[in-house]
Amino acid sequence: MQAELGATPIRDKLNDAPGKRQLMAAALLLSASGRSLNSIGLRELAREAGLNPNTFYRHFSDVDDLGMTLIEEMSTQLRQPLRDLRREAAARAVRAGAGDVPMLFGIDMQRGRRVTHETVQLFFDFVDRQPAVFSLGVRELHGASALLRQTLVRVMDEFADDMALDILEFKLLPSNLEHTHVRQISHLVSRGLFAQVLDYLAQPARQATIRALAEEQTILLFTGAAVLQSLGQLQLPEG
Amino acid sequence: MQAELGATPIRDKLNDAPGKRQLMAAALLLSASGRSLNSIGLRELAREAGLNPNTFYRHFSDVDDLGMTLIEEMSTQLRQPLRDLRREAAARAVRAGAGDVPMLFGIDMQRGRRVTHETVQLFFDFVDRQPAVFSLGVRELHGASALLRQTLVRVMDEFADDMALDILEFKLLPSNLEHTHVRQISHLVSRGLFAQVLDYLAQPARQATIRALAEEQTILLFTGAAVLQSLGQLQLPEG
DNA sequence: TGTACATCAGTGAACGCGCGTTCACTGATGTAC
DNA sequence: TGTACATCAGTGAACGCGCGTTCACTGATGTAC
Repeated sequence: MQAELGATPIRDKLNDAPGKRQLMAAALLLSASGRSLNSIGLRELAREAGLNPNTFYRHFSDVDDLGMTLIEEMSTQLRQPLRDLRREAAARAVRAGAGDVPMLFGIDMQRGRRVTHETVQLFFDFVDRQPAVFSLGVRELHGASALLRQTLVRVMDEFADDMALDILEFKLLPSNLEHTHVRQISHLVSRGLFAQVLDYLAQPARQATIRALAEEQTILLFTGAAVLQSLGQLQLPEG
Repeated sequence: MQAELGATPIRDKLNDAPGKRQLMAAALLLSASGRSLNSIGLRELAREAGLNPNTFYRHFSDVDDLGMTLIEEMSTQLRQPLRDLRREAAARAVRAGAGDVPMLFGIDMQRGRRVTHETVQLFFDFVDRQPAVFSLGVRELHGASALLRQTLVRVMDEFADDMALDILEFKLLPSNLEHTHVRQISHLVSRGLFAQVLDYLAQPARQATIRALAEEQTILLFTGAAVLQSLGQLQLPEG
């Protein structure tokens, strides 16, 4: 490790041994066909990567370890850009909408739609760019490996927590909605987005439709929450 | 097959060879530990059932075939009772609520809550009663077998279509909401319920919370749709 | 600048194991006449 | 009512195969002095 100076994440990635990256690429390639990592197996990964099965152990302790590495990498690449873009969209929308803002139960619908639109579109743009890693992720979210499941839940929750923080900071929901409620709804939204990913990838002809549906689903959840809250009828559980 | 006279589904089930039912029971038992059917394998199923591996072929062509049988059986047991109960709840609520009904954007909130409550509770009651088959189902929904995935999507969609039909018949949503929109929202609700099942089963301590959350998620979607529709702001896609 | 040593990615052969599947067989139950 | 035959669930042995994992080895690159 001669890191110390100027070691960016990108450099670290390029510094990875070629064999390691070939194995990760093989995992993405093979899991695109709908199989789980564990059902693919170490030997098949090595074969696809053009390596000796044994070489696998030079880089990973087992198949789950490889899966963790892939998920962490995806999370790193997705989280911050998504957040940056949402905050930009929220800031932009607040400037544009100054003046006659039609309010609905304490939310600026136009602005909410705009931020939702950009967040959801960027999310699916990432799915388009890294279809294999998303497909693998959503599959392993319900897979046999407890380790991968936990990791993926954590990633989705972080994503939801970012969303909640931004909503609070930019006042995208009525301010009488408690922090914990905003978080719960953000979690529902986050889950809702990831739940659409497999359909999205499996049905290329319907991708525009699924994007729109995911967007509207998000709007429905936020709008419903705002309306019920303002009527004192929102009944989210404590835990 | 001496069926013809008095052959009810229940009798058919009891008429199944004991070995067949033992294999199905073994599948449920073993898949409760979080593994997919295919990763369990035919030999392990037979071992658990106390049968010769070979006997498996007397009843099923392969592991997917067994999975299909389980799913069809669950669907049969869940679909009609759920529908009957929802219709009863809707009928009951309409009688009870006669008089001073507080309306919100064309929906009778009290009645909507009641029907939603009973539907969601019965759904999770079924999950409690057949945890293994639900756990298996939700897992295989994202699993490797295309056959099982398709079958499960079909089951969820039938469930959603039932819901949409009942909503229309009992006017649980504003009548200016198009049939296709009601169906789309019902599909979102159905997916949302199934998406909570794994969490529900994995975290016994939070089950009451998850039930409440699933219920509120459903209410949010329906309320959001009703409000946006009445403001002419509902933007569900065509496809 | 050269040399000795350590580290590291990758190789190839070998292991024991459980898998899905096939074959030939058994014994009980149902059916035809 | 009896008998011959067909069907069916279940058995046990055997097959070839791909798997994960281990061992001993190689050659290149990096590090110390």
